[in-house]
Amino acid sequence: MTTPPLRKDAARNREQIVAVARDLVDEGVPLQLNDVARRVGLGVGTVYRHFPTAEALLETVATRSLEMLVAHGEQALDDDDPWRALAGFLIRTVEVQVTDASLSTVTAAPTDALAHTTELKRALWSLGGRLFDRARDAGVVRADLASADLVPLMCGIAYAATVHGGAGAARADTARRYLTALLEGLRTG
Amino acid sequence: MTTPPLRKDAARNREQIVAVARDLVDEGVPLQLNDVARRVGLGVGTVYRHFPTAEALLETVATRSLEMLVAHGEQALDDDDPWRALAGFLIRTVEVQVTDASLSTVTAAPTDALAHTTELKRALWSLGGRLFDRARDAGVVRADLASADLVPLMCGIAYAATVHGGAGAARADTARRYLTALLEGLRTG
Amino acid sequence: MTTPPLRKDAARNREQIVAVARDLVDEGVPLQLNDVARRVGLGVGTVYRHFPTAEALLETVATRSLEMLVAHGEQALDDDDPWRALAGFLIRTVEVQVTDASLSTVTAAPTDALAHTTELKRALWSLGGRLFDRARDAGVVRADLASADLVPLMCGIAYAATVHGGAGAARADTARRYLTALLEGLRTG
Amino acid sequence: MTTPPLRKDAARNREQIVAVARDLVDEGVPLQLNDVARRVGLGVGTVYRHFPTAEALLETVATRSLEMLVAHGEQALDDDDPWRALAGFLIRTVEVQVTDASLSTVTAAPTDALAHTTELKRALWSLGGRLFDRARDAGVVRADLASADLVPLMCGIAYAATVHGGAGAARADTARRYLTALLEGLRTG
DNA sequence: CATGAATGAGCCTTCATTCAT
DNA sequence: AATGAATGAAGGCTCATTCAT
Repeated sequence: MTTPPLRKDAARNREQIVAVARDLVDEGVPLQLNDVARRVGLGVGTVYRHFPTAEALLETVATRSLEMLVAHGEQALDDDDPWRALAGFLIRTVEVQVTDASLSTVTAAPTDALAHTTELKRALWSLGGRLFDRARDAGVVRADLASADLVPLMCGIAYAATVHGGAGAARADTARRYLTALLEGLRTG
Repeated sequence: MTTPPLRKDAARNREQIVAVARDLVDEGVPLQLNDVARRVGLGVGTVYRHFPTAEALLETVATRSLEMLVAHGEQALDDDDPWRALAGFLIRTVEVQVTDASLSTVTAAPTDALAHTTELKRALWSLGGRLFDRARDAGVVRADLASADLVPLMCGIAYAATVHGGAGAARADTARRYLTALLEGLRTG
Repeated sequence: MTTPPLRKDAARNREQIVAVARDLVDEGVPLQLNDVARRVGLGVGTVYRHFPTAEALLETVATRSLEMLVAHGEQALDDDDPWRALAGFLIRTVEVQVTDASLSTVTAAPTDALAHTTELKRALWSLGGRLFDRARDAGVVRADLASADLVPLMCGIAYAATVHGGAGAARADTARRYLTALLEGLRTG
Repeated sequence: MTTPPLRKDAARNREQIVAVARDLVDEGVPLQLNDVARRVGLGVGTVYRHFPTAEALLETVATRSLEMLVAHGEQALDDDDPWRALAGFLIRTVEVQVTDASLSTVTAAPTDALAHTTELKRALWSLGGRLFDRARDAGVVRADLASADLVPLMCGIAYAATVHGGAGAARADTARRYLTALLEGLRTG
């Protein structure tokens, strides 16, 4: 089950591949393994060895952000204030989603290329669900929404920020404004 | 500026092309002019004559819905209650966007293939803006949102409903729930 | 069900494609559509339009020989002498199979790309079966062989001639010698 | 001319490689050195060290059967009955060829990767030739066939059995039936 | 006007072989 | 000796667009 230790040069290549892929994703360029190979200066075969499909590479790019979110979500559970915990988690989620273009695709995908991605997504949904349920039990969120709505809503807000246009910090601001409005709508009384 | 008179058979072809394109869009199939031609039973060239690009065809498919929304928006301006007018307009917008798959793409696109599409979109943004401004002047919507946010937000909600999954009426219901929450957030006190 | 009439230039291309494919097959080169396209001086797409797969092209190359054999088989049924009819049919079969390299592959393939190929093969098996059964009923062939053995045996003889080496007429001679020996073995008393 | 002494582990690797290759051949999988390496649990380089090409490995797999046939052929020369000796040799040949998938390829190949293979094949052809000539001199086989036809004919029969279909014992039965018929044809009045 | 054959760049993927570790 | 990462030529296929008929 453990990934075999990687040779030093191979590890370097792998990192470079992921780095270039991240750049491409950030530039909004659709991931193509041949393209990545050319930009890194590696043979196609090498890239295919490390990542059997473009999806696998994309998910690897997304992993870092997913892990950050999971970590944040776990911390949020320690917050005594259910509303503050939920809101903080959602704000962080949207911020990351807007910053890291790989996330939107991976998050919205119904199926994953990497088992690890599936685990992370499950963990994230689960954390979101617990935070949401806690808030609902405390009576601070609308009754007609459910925890299963969190992911779609976060994706929707990230998408809305994209449609609005702008880049980098500006887009993050937009997303935060949208989320703020939505949070007002979620909150009861 | 006047549309050149169309021969009767040409008109019929055009209609059939649009009809088939609408079906394809509804089925979630990416629009390919060759594909459309085959299904209609016409040569590719004929389809290209009517629609120079797939985008042009898609926008033509979307036109009907856009016109409906514009009409609805104009009526909404007659409503004395600024909030009810705005909310009604947004609800209608999201409903249509969820129902007509061509709309999401066309609405979110930064640039259009058809001048007519640009006009319609401008008219729609303008109507939304006037409805929004009226509501804000009446003090019934948040101050940190602007009329330029309406379109992105509607797109975001439609997208969220898509991510949630489900089809047809179920998706429309989801979208409506999401919009309801957002409207609560937009509304002041 | 009828093949639509082909434009003159398209028909010419199609013929050229088949002609080049026949040459390649005769040279023992494995059929590759890109290769064929280059040799004919056409775009790949054109070749793919005419023949969706290499198998389809190969079968088209084989069609002529298959049709010849079917025609010969039908004539053979008119022969009053059951043994002479069968032997003549088999000799002709092996001759053609050795001459036309496309036949061996197509004949031995368990599944076909073209419906027409399937029909022709079925017709051929059926004719061979009737000729064989007639001979067996007349008591002139061994009882431990069945009509289902004809195709394998003919393929085997063609293959044997190939292994023996030589080309053109020499190979046909070899095949005929082998068949002669086998026919002696088939014949009773 | 003597095989260089092999370290014990190297010898073990070699054996494992051959064993796995035999399995693959039996499964009808085309031999790929990378594939073999993975299944054995060795690096590709190691496999390449032992066998420079896939052909070399295949011939090594085939060696056992070739040696068995040579041994059988030598015994057959002791048989006083020329026809029985020849027939027995051919039957055994076909049986082995049908049983060991590596043989058909190696036998039919015009050129070999391993000198040892060439020797074995020559020995086999030679034995077949002597058995055949003895039979012909005794006047028990057709005059229009020569000893050089034996190998092609045996390959042809094995191929015919393959085309007929079926596997394992069934295929061996088919091959034996075909050979029986051919032997009848070979035998003189 | 209509047709649909032709185009060919462009993407995807595999695999035999080498060579640095 | 063993390893296995890297290579990259080679082949497969699609599809948006043009243009001769």
